[in-house]
Amino acid sequence: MASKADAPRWLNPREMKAWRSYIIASRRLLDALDSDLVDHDLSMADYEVLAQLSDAPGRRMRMSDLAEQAMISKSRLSHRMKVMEQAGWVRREECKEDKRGSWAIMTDRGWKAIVKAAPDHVESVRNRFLDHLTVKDQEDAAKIFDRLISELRGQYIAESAPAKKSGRPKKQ
Amino acid sequence: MASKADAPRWLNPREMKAWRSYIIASRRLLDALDSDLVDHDLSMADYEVLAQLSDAPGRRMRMSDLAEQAMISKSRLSHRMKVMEQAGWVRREECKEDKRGSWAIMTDRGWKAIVKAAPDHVESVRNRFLDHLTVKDQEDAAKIFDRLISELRGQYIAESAPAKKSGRPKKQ
DNA sequence: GCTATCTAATTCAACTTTCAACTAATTTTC
DNA sequence: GAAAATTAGTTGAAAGTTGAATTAGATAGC
Repeated sequence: MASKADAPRWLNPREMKAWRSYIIASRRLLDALDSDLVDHDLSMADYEVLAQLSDAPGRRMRMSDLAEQAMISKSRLSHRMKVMEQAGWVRREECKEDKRGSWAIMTDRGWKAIVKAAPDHVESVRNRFLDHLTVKDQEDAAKIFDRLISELRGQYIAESAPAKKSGRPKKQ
Repeated sequence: MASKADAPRWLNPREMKAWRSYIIASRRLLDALDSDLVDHDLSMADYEVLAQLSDAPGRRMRMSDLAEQAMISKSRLSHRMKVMEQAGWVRREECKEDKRGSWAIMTDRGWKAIVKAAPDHVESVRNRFLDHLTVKDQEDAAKIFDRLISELRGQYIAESAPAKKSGRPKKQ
């Protein structure tokens, strides 16, 4: 690993191209997907929360687990839950096993909302992403990104994130 | 294209895997990169703004161009510029050719800030992304994401985005 | 040349997210 | 078994972002 003292290894043209293409495509893709969800009064993050809940047994999850699965901070989840509660999509219930905790529970209305949004969202994922990848591209992409995930695992936790959890040396 | 009336084409396991791996890796990757920049008092978005400026002739750009290149809305750029101006990294100057416009100009201090941050950021892009891709992966990724970019081009514009710019039919 | 339309940029208000502080319950340690 | 440390979740204030409205200058049409 290059430390502060070493000459920085700048990106060669191939590396630069890969990185820029990825970052530009991702930005546009995520913007587009968000924009496709506006009709359903959802952001990608809210969709993710509801999708996770709808998949869980009893359509209920503990707040912390839900935050982790949806890849948002607990604080953010609390705030979003308040909004979604007002929309009537979810409700909260105290947890008997652990009195500190609480359950996030999807209501029937929430279920209806996600069932209504899902086909459009899936279609949008196809239109804007999957349809432009061959079968082999899809398999390659899964492999590459799984590798990234396992490398990134634990390095960063969304939770009110301390500046740095990486192994890289801290400066200053 | 499947319309509302058709049965939704759900994702098969391969498609689902590709999509989920991509979305999870991307979320974590972007979080990690942001977190790596905290030491430099920068977010990815701010870094992008400064990087674009530092590349421009005379280290100056028109606000609209800068917003477009940095892939953020003009409104957001205005707000960030105010902050970065206070940090002494940029300044604004009225545009003589077009009196509606203004120049965003990188100051020496801004230049120093980006020069200081860049090696760490590049290192971070390597550690968390490029190093986990083979040369072929990098070439494949560039191809795939370029394809996505050209498909997404124009479909969505960051600028105070209307709910939908896609060709897909509007519902309700 | 004058009106209508368009564009550049900023501002305002509403909303969202973050960060740190907090409460309360649980686990650990000795 | 009591103090200390950890964990679950929420809150409030500050900071960030959005989208619509606004201001002012540029262009186009006639």
